[in-house]
Amino acid sequence: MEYQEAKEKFISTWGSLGTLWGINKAMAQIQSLLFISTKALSMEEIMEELKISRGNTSMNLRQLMDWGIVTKELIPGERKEYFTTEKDVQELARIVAKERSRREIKPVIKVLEDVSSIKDDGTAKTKELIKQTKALKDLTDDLDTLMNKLVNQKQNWLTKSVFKLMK
Amino acid sequence: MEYQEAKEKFISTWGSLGTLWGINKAMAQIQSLLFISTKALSMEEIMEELKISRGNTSMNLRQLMDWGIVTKELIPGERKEYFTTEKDVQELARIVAKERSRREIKPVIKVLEDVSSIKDDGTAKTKELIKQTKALKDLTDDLDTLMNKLVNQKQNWLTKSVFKLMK
DNA sequence: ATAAACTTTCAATAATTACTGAAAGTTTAG
DNA sequence: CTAAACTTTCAGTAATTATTGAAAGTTTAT
Repeated sequence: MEYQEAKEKFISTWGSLGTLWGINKAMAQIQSLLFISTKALSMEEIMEELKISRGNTSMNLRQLMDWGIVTKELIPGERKEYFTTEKDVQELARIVAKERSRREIKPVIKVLEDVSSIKDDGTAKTKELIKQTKALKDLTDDLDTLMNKLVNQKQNWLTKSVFKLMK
Repeated sequence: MEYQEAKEKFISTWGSLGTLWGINKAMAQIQSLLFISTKALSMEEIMEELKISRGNTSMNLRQLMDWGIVTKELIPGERKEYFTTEKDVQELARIVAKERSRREIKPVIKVLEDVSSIKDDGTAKTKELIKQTKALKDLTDDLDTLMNKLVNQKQNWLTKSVFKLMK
């Protein structure tokens, strides 16, 4: 496999995996491209490489910046804006985990709390609803906490004691 | 909040969260409904409760059964088929984690392996591609392993030592 | 102030994904 | 074997989501 083929394979695979970490295809592809680039890229260059429109590029770059994954880099003497992504995978994982927790998991926990705290009217179906949503709330809470803790360990968290403990 | 409202809120919230754990809305809603039901439900009952068509119900029940989350329950003397879901949240999490690992994460790891093992031709861009995809591969591998290990602890894994260690 | 260089916005459109419903298929009772 | 009771399939359609491209907006150089 040559460079070009490998590059395309990486961008398309990582792009289609976008859903798994909660972002859309174009967004994931732009990030992938920047992730393996040796220098900051302009909007033109991104459009050209990924064959997507100016509008699409602009909108998705903006979203990536909202997530805190991509940053603008101003090159002295250049009028154009250049973009780079966070290059450290652990830091990237930290950002993604934090954002997903905030945007998706926390709101769900709130709903589960509300639902599981309705008045117990003594009927079996109410009891079941309370019991099951409570269990789900506890699990979601625990997973969210664990995820945030794991990912907040700045250095080598996965290879450290927690991970080794479980081998 | 009364039972009916709480129930609807739970089903719609958990349903829209479907993407987060990698299944579609109808699938998630059917599972939610079964999850808080005190008894096995027939296709009719599911269609009626969720206001979805027979075809949709059938297709999504099948998918839930493929995932191993829902099972058919034959009630003696009844012609209809009845459905129940796994009621234990930990077991549910175990199934979901295992399936997503198999369906999505493992194939990605394979691609990352292929891409990161292309021949180093000495150019900076090839070196960068190799370095970055390797890092991503290692991270994905570690997360996948961790997830599977966590989730394979049948009893109370989250509240046990690993979790406490990190508080 | 003005014009060139560049970015953003957003209505229109395309692509994708989900859903319906009726026909075909299957199973069971008699 | 036949009919009733039930489930599955799938072509057509609807709903949702992503993308385009051109007009409007912004910034900078002169």
